[in-house]
Amino acid sequence: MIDTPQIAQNDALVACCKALASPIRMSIVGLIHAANEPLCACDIEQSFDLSQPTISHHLRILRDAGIIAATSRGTNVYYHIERAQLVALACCIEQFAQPNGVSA
Amino acid sequence: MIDTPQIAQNDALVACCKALASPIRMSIVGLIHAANEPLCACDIEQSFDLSQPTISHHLRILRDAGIIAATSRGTNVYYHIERAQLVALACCIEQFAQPNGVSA
DNA sequence: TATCTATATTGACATACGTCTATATTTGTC
DNA sequence: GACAAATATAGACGTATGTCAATATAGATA
Repeated sequence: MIDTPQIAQNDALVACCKALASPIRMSIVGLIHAANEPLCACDIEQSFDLSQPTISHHLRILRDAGIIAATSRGTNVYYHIERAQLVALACCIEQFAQPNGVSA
Repeated sequence: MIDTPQIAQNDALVACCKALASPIRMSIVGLIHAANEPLCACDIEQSFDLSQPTISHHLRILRDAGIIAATSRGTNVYYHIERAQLVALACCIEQFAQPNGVSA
């Protein structure tokens, strides 16, 4: 039994893919990754030509999928990548690329 | 420069996630993986309570994303997983889980 | 050629998703 | 407590997506 930490369920796996299935959201993850430190919502907003509520909406979807997480500090909210979740996702996907029945 | 084989572009990355962002399509990939051999469309259809055109539609989306590929044999079309593409996808996702600037 | 089987395409329709404006909420400052 | 700044929520609206029934296409067989 190979256990794939957080996302053993198909549903959660699909939810993660759904969250990343948008150019905006993929870019947001890329931005946070590139920054190498938590980014606050306002920083992220400035990188896109979209309204504040729209970015907030995308952040929530990424958050709900467990791909990013938020920390408040004053009125700012800083977002960072949930590494374990992305590792788990990558792991699940890679398993589909391996012959079935191979344990590692 | 870390090169991530097929899907260096954000667009292709998003396209792959989009293709997997459906319970049906994720299950189709799971089915083919579990079978450990190419499955023909009719086999796949029988696993779902959906019409033949609907399954055909989902197969096309997976195919367009490069996640599966088809081989015809008589009137049957056999689908197999494109392993390289899934490995590349997993690799891209995992990079977001790594601190930026680390090459391996 | 006629016909059957397997798969793909088309067109229609309902639901989901992305976006906006307007508004609410939370926190800090005076 | 009043106000300002940062973020989130609500509601509306257009577009994209998933589904089906109907039809087309391709290959096998008689």
